[in-house]
Amino acid sequence: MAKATGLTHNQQIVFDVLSHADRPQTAYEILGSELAHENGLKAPLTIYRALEALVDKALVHRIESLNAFIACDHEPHPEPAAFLICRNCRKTHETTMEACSGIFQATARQQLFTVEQVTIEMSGLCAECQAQARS
Amino acid sequence: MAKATGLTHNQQIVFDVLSHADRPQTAYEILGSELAHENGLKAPLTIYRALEALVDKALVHRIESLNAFIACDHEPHPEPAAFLICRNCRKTHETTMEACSGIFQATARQQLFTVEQVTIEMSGLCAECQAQARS
DNA sequence: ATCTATCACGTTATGATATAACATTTCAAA
DNA sequence: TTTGAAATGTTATATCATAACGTGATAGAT
Ligand SMILES: [Zn+2]
Ligand SMILES: [Zn+2]
Ligand SMILES: [Zn+2]
Ligand SMILES: [Zn+2]
Repeated sequence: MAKATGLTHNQQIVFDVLSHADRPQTAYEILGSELAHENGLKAPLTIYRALEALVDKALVHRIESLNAFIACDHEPHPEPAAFLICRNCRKTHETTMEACSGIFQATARQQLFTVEQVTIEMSGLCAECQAQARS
Repeated sequence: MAKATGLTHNQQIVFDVLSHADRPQTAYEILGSELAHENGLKAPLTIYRALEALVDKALVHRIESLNAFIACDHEPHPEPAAFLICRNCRKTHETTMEACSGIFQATARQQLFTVEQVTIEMSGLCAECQAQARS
């Protein structure tokens, strides 16, 4: 759970909620959390604004295929992350994809496309849920 | 624009709409299209059901970061596709990512994770929109 | 031929995700 | 102290997606 500085009050609350969660949280799940409620965050827009700022600061990643958000596992990083997302328990593992950066860049360059943002998400079953399925 | 067989009436309509579109379409954009309207498709669920079947058949891909759908550029393929998505005009280029498959598999294997679905989306500016921005 | 299981489809309602518009507060730089 | 930018509050609304339940077409079994 990374520490963060220079956050506003609302951003800090939202970041704390995500940092303590063991899987990605939707904006409305964050809104419904005890921590958010205790601190007076009670409108969706409040959450979305904080999330936008946190994503800009690269402290939080948006998981597109879940419409949810997860605190970054590492120090804030510009390079693309990849996520292994369990479709059963939603637990999500973050990893970097440096090995693919060159391939992505080459692909984009071929199309004269300027990449600003890369999303890599792999959905499937985590080890625990596979074991559970077998039992 | 690929041809498709074994589609139901609704699926064929939705597929035709996507095939003629020059960029990904949301379910509600499809719903609002002339072709859909002419053919009596008038409820969101009708569109979503057809889309689900088309995605299952791999004739259509879902673009997670747009909540939209695009007809597959190629013959139906099981291997993951990657998309270059212009944030300005939304035009989207599909390409395959065979070069990354090994890396993805290795990453998953390390976590004992079974991958079922891979999403690769790159957002940025297409060549046309870059030129336009400069002028 | 008709029964029955299955699948696609229709219809209505509702749930879930996200943003627009505008007012107010905060707070630090000038 | 003024004042301007950023953050926040509040209300309303837009956008995306599915639940629940009923109907009609199709096809194999009897
Ligand atoms: Zn990260
Ligand atoms: Zn799991
Ligand atoms: Zn494809
Ligand atoms: Zn463009």
